[in-house]
Amino acid sequence: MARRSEHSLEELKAMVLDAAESIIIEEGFSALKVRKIAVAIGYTVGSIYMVFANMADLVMHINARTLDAIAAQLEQVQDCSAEQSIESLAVTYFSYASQNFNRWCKVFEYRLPADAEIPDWYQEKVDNVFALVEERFAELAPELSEDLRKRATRTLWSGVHGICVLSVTGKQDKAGIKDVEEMIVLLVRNFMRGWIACSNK
Amino acid sequence: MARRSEHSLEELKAMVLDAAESIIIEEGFSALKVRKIAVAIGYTVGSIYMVFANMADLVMHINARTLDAIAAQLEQVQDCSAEQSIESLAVTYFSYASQNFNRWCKVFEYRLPADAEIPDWYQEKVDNVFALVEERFAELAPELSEDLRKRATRTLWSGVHGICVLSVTGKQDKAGIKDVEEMIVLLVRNFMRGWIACSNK
DNA sequence: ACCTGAACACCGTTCAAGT
DNA sequence: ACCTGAACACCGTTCAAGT
Repeated sequence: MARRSEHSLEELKAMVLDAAESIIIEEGFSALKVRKIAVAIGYTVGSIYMVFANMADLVMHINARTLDAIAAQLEQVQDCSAEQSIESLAVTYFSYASQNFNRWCKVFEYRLPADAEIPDWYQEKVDNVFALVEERFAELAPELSEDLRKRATRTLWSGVHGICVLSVTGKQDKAGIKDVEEMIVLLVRNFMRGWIACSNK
Repeated sequence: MARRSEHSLEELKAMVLDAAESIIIEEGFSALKVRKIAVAIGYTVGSIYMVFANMADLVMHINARTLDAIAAQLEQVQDCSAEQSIESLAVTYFSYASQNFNRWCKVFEYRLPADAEIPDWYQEKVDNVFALVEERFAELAPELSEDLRKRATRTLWSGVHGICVLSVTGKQDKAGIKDVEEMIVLLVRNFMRGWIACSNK
């Protein structure tokens, strides 16, 4: 029963994306299967390959949405002193990660077997998240070169991310949410204290 | 051609483990398949399930070996001032991660769909790695409670780990090995500076 | 042009049957 | 008791065939 142009390819693409996103959110990262998506949108598997090259391509587009959601969340952080803002950004990041666990995981699940390149439009979204933190570093040390600021941002944020990752990979019970939040604050405060004390680098 | 007790079950287990480890090291995380292991050791797939419950079980045992290797590497770090030692431990950790990329990845690849518990013998190996870092924190602040030291260790080490993860996930080209090492040193130095300055917590 | 659905290659896992 | 190997259920992906 070929349903000719009941939906445009654009519409189909959006439907696939929505359905896949729902599956990940509701059933987790390992439940995403082409056949399940097909059933959800009322098409057959073949149709999905009309709008996405393969599963990896689809997942990359879902991850892009997640990165947008993270950026949107971070943008809502109240503006105050730079130090305080950076701390709030870090806690907000963790809060997003724990509340949107399955989506967040997918982004950092290991990826692309060596050969595959990260597309520019995707890298932009990653940079966009970092940029929100970097702005505050700029307020704090406007005299520093962009390079040094970028490095400090990347360093601290990777650290914050690492705490989120290990707290979530290891043992959810042993390290409760409150503990993780405290660890993040501890990392940010100590790093910032050290960073400011030694004003350059 | 059933080969009766040509090897003991213990020997078989070791053979499977060795073969699987080699595949991961040489061909990467996605190349590990039961059939490939079976061919490598000259048995059929069924035999593997005589000594391991399933793939996840097998992988967990490989990861245990990797954790042992990491601990062994960290133990070789020269003894000097606590601050210097912690920095060296962090750089050594990254060095192991980048030189044993595939094995290291497997350990932190996402895991166990919710239900599965982490066995005690495995958790011990994880704790063992942390303990090596914690010792130096103890030298640095012997007056602190074990709890506060553990938290500081876990925080900093998660941060170091995060830098390794993102540097390896994101873009190997853009952030070269030298850059990553500098980021790790930056994180450790600033964190330690901040931590010491504010002697408690 | 759009869509189907059967087919393909490839997984992990099981288990009756052999020695 | 140890081991085989065929079978099962389930993947992602392709493509000739239909409308």
